[in-house]
Amino acid sequence: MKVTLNNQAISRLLQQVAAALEVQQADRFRIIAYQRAAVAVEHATAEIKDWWDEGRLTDVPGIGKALATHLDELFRTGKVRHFASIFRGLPPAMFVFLDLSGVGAKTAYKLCKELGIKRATGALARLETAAKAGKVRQLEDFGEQSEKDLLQALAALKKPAKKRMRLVFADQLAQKIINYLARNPAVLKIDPLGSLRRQTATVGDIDIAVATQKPQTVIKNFVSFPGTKKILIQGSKTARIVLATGQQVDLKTQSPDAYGALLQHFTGSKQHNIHLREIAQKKGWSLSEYGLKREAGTKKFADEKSLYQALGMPWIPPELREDTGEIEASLKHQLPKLIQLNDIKGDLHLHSDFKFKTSHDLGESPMDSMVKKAREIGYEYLGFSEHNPSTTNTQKQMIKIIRRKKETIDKLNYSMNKNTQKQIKILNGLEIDIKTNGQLAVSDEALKLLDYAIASVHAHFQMSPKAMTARLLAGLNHPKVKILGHPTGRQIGTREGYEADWEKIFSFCRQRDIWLEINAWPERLDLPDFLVREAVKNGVKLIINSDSHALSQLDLLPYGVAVARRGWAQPKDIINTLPWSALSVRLKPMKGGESTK
DNA sequence: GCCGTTTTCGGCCCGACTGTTTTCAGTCG
Repeated sequence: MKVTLNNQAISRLLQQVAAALEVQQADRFRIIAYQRAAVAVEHATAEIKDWWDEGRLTDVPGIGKALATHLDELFRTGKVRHFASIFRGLPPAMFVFLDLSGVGAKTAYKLCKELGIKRATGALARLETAAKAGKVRQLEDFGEQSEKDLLQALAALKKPAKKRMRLVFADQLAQKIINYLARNPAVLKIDPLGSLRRQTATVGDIDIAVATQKPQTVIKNFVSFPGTKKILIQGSKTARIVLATGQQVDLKTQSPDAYGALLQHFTGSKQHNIHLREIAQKKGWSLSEYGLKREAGTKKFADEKSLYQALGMPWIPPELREDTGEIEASLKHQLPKLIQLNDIKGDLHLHSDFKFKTSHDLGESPMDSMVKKAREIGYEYLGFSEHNPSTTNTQKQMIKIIRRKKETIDKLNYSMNKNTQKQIKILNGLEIDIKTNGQLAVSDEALKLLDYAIASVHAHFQMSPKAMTARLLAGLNHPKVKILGHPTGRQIGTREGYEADWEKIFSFCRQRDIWLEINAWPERLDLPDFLVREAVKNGVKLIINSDSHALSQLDLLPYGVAVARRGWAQPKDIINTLPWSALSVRLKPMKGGESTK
């Protein structure tokens, strides 16, 4: 059987080996090694097969000499003899059962053995029949409750997996709950936790931490949050509710003197925490959500900073806590000084309601209102980059439209700046489709009227990576094009980004001083964080834009900043941290492909 | 099986919860 060897498939295979070893009561740490490798592969930012192509499998943390040899065999022949010998004698059905919540390797094996289920095909249906007939409760170590749990897990598996929330949605929901709780005087400190605090593009559940001396007061307040549909847990220190809209919200309380350890622990990530605990252990301590434990007792921490300091390193920003080198960097005092929202000096991707027959959606708000808002934010410049006119317009009509827009913006530059000290530069941009053949949807003559252009892909995403790379590079090959808009085209939850040879694109952009956009639009957040990090490593400049189609959307920029931070970006990597005086130089078309750096 | 600012050998993360138990194994985050 031909199986695609993507990371998910490889991770699953390694998990299965770990489960098989567990049943065989192999060395505990050998099992953990396979589990860790499985997680590492699952979380890898590129396809492991590509790493293998480049002969650097052992660069993946958790993959050593032995596993590299096995994976090499897997990629060459499609199977691994060593794994096959580990699987020998075990019922294939047990690996199906691992997907059931509450069922691990031992339980899965026991169920297969006792119920006589061997084949993977139809295994779940057979298990369900047995459980419904009351046969599971009769098995040793099982009871009525575990049979019931099993049936529930079987039912849950049939339902589609719970969807993760987009970051913006989760953030705004959490803010509502935080504002509600913060009114309670018993709440001394309050913070979001987990992937929300780490600002990942999607968030599962919302977790909130509270420092308080009166946990009961806070918990009582929490479970009566308006919109609560069900209280799942109401304990002495924690609580869990489900909202009418379906989201699950956890609350964790801690006394102020130990709040730092709680915050750190539940912010994760899991891999980051494991790594920290290993470091604590080498120093003779044991790290947990309560603090650092020694024989003498537990040392508490009121804040995270002092906890990280006790472990011998400066505080690490939550966005970096994925165990992808941030702990090593912190130990060496080499953490990047991450970009912050107030470093941003302007926004070059705005869609106004300027009337014309456009190729895609128009904005909703008038230009002058957006300029006013930009000035309130404190921007030094902003650029209107509506979609290019529809190609059903004649070339003549197109040029007329763009000339009319240029004149409008010229007037606006005058009227908005005439009676004020605080000047704001308004730019005439355009977001232009890159057609499948790599051509821009606007003529050269029209391009001359612009201050700059954003080139983007808005249709025909299904292309081979090679063809897509050629398309993008051709689209960027014009002196007026300064930005590649939402570079991967992904739409979170609905559309994977297209694949392309990013190294080639990085190198082109670096040479030609073209900037990759970090689009802050909630469904996009594109470039994704892991590609931001690659771009930064490659010396490519980025620009964080809101892609606003309405006035209020200028406020979405912080989510783009979050993506940049997750990608280890510093102010120097982000072009719109430059003041207007410097940016204006960079916007001038380059001659002969030379770099201005 | 992995890994190295005390190690190429000898270590390897922590605690909560649950069910079926009379002290713990398995699972999970």
